[in-house]
Amino acid sequence: MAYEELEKQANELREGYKEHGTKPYISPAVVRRLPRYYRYLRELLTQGITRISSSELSARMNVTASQIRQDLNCFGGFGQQGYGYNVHYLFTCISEILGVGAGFHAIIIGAGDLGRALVHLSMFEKRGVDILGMFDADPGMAGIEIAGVTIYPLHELEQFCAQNQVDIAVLTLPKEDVPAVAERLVKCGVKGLWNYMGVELDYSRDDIVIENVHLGDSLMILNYEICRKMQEKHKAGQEVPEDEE
Amino acid sequence: MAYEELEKQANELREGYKEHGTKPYISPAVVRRLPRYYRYLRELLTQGITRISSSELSARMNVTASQIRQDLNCFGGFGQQGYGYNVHYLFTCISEILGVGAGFHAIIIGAGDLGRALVHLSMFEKRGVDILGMFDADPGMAGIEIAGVTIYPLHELEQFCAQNQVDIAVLTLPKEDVPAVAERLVKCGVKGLWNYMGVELDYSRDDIVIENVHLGDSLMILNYEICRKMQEKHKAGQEVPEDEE
DNA sequence: GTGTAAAAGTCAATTTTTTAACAGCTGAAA
DNA sequence: TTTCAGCTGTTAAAAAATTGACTTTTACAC
Repeated sequence: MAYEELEKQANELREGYKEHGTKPYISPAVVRRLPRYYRYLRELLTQGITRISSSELSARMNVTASQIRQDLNCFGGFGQQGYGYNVHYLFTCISEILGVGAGFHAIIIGAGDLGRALVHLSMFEKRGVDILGMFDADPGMAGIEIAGVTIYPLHELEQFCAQNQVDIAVLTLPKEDVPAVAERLVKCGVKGLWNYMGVELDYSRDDIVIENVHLGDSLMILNYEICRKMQEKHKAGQEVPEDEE
Repeated sequence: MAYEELEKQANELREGYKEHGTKPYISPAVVRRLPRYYRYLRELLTQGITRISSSELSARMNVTASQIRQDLNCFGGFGQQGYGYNVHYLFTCISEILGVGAGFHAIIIGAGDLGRALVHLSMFEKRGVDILGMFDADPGMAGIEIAGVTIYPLHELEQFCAQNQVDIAVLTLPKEDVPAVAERLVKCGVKGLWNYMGVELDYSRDDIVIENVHLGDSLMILNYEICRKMQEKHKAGQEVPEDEE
């Protein structure tokens, strides 16, 4: 059927990208949206939906169909005119773009509540990231297992990294210790830091990728939006209905 | 001195806004950046820096000075030509815009690791949000105190909200329970939901403000960036230095 | 006082992002 | 087999965001 042909074609295209190393440029705006597509497609799959049009997806995701078509077209023909998008195929492609299949290994630094919470959320496994262990400065915690993940003492970090391929480190340790540990991690050859501690780690470094999670920022935006809505309502309530001039 | 005059003037301006309800429109791009300004200004304050120019701030924040001036100018003259910005004053203004002084009250639904982690992070108090309590479906947890916050059984939610002004609810309870609880919260008159559970709550509702925190999305973007950097390096390594034609 | 360097404010140009329109496929029904 | 409705890919237009250049104001040194 035509769909299989499409798949083959697209695979060739992707192979081509790899060969020439000319992965198409993806604008930041699109990159930021990709995880959301990923989530929705996964949801569609669990619902057993195998095919979807941009307009239906747009209704579900509350964005314009035009944007979806534009976004997905960055990579080249995932869809098929007159048919729509094959959910499974699209999901696979986006997964690959996002590196779900890369099989990265992660460690969590800091076995406090936050670290523990992150282990429990099925976040990592869902995204193909394997957690190798947790580390904590408190040696008393060493040996404890949380959700199947063992806690190691922090001083064993270098040794551990030498024996295991560690790609990502999740930073949930006290703020003041972050910079020093980050430095150690870079030396160990860790490729990315996922930083929860609000410390603004130096961008612009060439040897490490940093993703800062600023939960507080999110709270402030919620705050702001609530204020705004309250004002709107207040204003609307005050407003005199001006039917006549 | 001229600065005091500026402050007075700006205060009048803000009063004016309030009176006429014509708070200036702030573009989404700027709103997203405001919490970051907030953080940097707070940091400057703790360092005892009382005055800063757009160019110096731009160097610290790694953005263009032009953007800073443009952003801050949305609200009208926070700075002073030839002088720069008064850190304390600017911080106060941005705090107010973000609703730090609004004195919102919050509750946390779900006393699992995540809920506990959030209580411990000094996030709320730093932003002027007061946590009144935590709720958990497990009645066995009722009465326990975490960081000075008491856990209540979930069935007391309505009663509690009737007796206390609750503005914000933080959702850290199991995914499947989120929609039902959200509905109850809206009925209780809660104004904003801070949702951690990846469930995509219906936007576009008029009766509630929703801020979704998608930690998984952040992880995927980290993943993606690592992949990209690896590819770049790989490519750079392969590249033949073409000095001669 | 006065001149000057420094800085915000402002406007215009540029770039990026989003939206709209439409041409051309495709699958399915008649 | 042919037609047609539905859908993507594509292009162009519009809107939004960012950057750069210029104007005006101010503090400060002399």
